[in-house]
Amino acid sequence: MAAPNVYDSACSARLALELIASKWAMLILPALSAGPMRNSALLRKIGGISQKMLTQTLKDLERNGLVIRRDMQTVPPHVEYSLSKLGASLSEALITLDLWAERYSDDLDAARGRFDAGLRP
Amino acid sequence: MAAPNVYDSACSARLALELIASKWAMLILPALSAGPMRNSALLRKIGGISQKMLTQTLKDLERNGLVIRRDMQTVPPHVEYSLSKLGASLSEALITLDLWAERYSDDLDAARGRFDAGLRP
DNA sequence: CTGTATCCAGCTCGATACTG
DNA sequence: CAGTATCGAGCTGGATACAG
Repeated sequence: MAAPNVYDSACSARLALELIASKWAMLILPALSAGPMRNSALLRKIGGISQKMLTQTLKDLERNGLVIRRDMQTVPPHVEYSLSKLGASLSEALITLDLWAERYSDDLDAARGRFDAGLRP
Repeated sequence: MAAPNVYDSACSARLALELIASKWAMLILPALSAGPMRNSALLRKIGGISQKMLTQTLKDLERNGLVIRRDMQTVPPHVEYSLSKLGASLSEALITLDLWAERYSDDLDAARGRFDAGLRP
C-alpha cells in the first residue's frame, strides 16, 4: 500500500490538507484551544467571520472529527464547541502558523512594498 | 501600538494568514525546502496543480518575500525557484502540517464515515 | 522551457430574512 | 441563542491557445 502523500491529488491526505487550508479553520481551531466556546463567542472572537461561514466551517470540522458539538438542550439554546483529541493535535500546529503570521506580517508587508515599487521604476 | 493579531480582520497579520491558507502555498513551499526547483519539476511534483496556479502562487509568494526567483537568462529558459530565509522558516511550520495531514488522513476518513452514517439511521 | 492571455463554468461567501 | 434558507455578485481556477 502506498503511504499517504499530500503531493498526490488522489490521496486522502490531500483531502485532509484541503480541509486545513482554510482561513476560517486556521482561526476556529486555535480559538477553541483555550477551552470550549459558544457560537456567539466565536463570532465575537473571530473578526470578519459571518454566521454562515462559522456554522459551515464548524460543521465541516465536526464531520471530520476535529470539533465536538455539545448541545445543552435548553431554552434558550446553549451549544458549546470544543476540540477533540485529534483537533487539539492539529490546533497546536495551526497555532504555530498563526504565531508565524503575527511575527512576520511586517516583513511580508515590507517585501510587498519593495516588490511593487520595483515593478514601476 | 496594537500587537499583530490574526483574529483582527483589519490587521496585516490576517493578510499574512490568508496568503498561507492556500492549498497550493502549503505544497509549494515545502516542496522547495529540499532545494531549488524549476517550474517543470514543481509541476511534476505537485499533483493536480495547473500551470496557471503554479505561476500565480509562485508570483504571490515571491511578492511577499517568501520565494526567490532566479532566471538564468538562457535559451531555452532556465528558471529556478528557492526559499528565502523567511520562506524557509514558514516552510518548516507547513511541513509539520503536511505531515499531520498524512498521518491522520485515515482518522479523518473514518470520522467522516461515522458522521455521514449517523445522519441517515 | 517558461511562461502569458483569455474565456467562462462553477463555486464561495456575504447579506438578508426567517425559525424554534 | 443558535441556527437555517435563499439570493446573487464576484472571485477562483481549469482549459485552451499563443509567445519569447
